[in-house]
Amino acid sequence: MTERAERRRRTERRILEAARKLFADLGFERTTIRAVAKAAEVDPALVMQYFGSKQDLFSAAVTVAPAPVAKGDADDLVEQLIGSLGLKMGELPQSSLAMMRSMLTHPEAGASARAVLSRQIHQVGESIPGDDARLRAALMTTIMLGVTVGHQLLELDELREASQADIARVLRPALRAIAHPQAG
Amino acid sequence: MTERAERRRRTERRILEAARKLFADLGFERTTIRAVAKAAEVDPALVMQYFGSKQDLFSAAVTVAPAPVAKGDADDLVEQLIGSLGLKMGELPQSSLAMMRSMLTHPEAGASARAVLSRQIHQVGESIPGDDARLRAALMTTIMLGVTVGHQLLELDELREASQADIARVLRPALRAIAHPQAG
DNA sequence: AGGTTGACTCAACGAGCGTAGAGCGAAATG
DNA sequence: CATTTCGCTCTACGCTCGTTGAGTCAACCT
Repeated sequence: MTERAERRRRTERRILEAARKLFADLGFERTTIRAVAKAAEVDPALVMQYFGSKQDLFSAAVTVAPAPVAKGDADDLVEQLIGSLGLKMGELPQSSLAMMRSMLTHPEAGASARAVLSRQIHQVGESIPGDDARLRAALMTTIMLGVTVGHQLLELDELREASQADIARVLRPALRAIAHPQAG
Repeated sequence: MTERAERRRRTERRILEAARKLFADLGFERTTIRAVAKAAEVDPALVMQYFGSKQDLFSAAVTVAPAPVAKGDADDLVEQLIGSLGLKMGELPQSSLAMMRSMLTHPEAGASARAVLSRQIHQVGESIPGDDARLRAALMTTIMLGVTVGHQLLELDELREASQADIARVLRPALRAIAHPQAG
């Protein structure tokens, strides 16, 4: 690779990282192209030149966490969901936080969030028994959403204080109660 | 009351209702004073004159749902939480939705949401046994948050399709599993 | 009836935003 | 070495926003 191409890639990556951090921290509206450019030590016009528009930059910076659900029984599924809380690595990728941060106020981020959640609901629904598996899957997914929002975005002290193991221990029976349709 | 004062109150109320709807639908950033004024059939300057600033209008339009937790045992608490989903009346008040819509992207709304949630966590924590009541209360509260966000703000089809009774039926055992510390 | 209050509008300012086009200077190419 | 390419910056346009101060007219007071 030529020096120019390499330099360009580095600059592009720097812009993307700055964009991800700002989008994740502030959301789409409060993040300005100028602030991204400043954080990446670059001229605002360059950001436009590389990514086309602010919206395109957002789309490039934000990636959806595929949240693959491997096959297994209902209890395996619960463990996967708990593991996907991202508490293990200390943090979810900035790109996912960026999408979540804006999902309530930016239309495209909202649509993206709905798509990701719907897919996860569908996958979870196929892994649990019962004729209302779809509703159960939706509730399990939104439960994970709520815990993630409270922990990562609202940064509630009561959750931040707790260890991953403690959260998993308390959450596990709740998710299992939903995953297993009660007898009767 | 004089005709002037009555007229003023009506106008002020019209502005507040328009503001609540727009804040609830679009969030703080995407809601403009001009749009609020137009919806209230009023000049934008009047909105400023009555409420001081956009931020003050937001503060006036958004009220926090006190979510009072009456005394009772853990199972009563679970029923209260489920009831507070606001699915019964068909919808939560616009003022609460407005705060939730902006809580991830607007600093003041975020602080407000944290305050409300912390208070609810504290109240819930006092109604359930166990030495980790605080964590359990936090998770019960964030679970309700997640379901509300998914249902009311993201408007997930999988939840919209379900009846309040179905959601309550599936959610109840999960909340009870957290409310009752498992033996051992 | 005349003067005062106050609800409300009009017009405009200043700031910050996303965005566009011309230009520069170093790397690539022959 | 001459020329082209291209990563990058500079400057500025046009727009929308929150916000302001002067002005208007009907309701109120005496």
